[in-house]
Amino acid sequence: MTEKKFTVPISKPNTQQELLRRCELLAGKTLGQLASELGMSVPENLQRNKGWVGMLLEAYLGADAGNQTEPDFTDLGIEMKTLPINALGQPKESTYVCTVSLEQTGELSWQNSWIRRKLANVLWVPIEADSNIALADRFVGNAWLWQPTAEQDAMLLQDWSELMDRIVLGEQSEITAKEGEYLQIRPKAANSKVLATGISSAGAKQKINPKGFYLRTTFTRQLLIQAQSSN
DNA sequence: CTATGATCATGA
DNA sequence: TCATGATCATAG
Repeated sequence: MTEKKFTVPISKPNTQQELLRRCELLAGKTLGQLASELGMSVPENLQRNKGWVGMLLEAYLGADAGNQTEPDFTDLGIEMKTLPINALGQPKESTYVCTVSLEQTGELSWQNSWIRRKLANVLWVPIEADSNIALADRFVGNAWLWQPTAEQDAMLLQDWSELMDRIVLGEQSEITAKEGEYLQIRPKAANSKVLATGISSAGAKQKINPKGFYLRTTFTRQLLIQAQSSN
């Protein structure tokens, strides 16, 4: 069977308004309903389909970037992120943003950084994620478009600067998830045995475990509150 | 391998 | 209980 598991029946939105209109259409629907509309089946659970919800929403909204190093909606410059919400109405998991570059030139600016560009314009889509609710019965909430406030940008810059200092010094392999108040660095790979070439503190090439940038829930929780209060 | 999409599962 | 470190699927 070479049946395509994933189809994209919806074309990409041409304007931001069109994208937001589609968000209104999916708010209040369950993941099961969305999957049904797309002709997709809902997996038993997410254990072996961890990115399923994100892929479903991207398909429904017409994201077109695939796995490129680009925002999901390339023309609009908008990145989509699902935000899993627990029973308390708060973000359940940290949010993966992007991979940490392994080799550094030492002259990176926050403004031009990969992570800053990814977070410049984000469409947050809250999704029920309480494990007591069957996957197909989980509701999609009201999505909103977010651009970092000067204050939020400064918060992220603070963490990023400290983390990048360590990376430039060749200490990337020593960074743990405990560092960073809002932005952290954690392993990001198929498994802990995956090795890539990085730079050691001695300046030599060294095999290290790939890592990625993640937003802590303490940060996304603030975004959620901000969005709810502006309704 | 690296990128995308993330959540799982266990130790503290 | 919950964050850290580990892991799963897929495309190129």
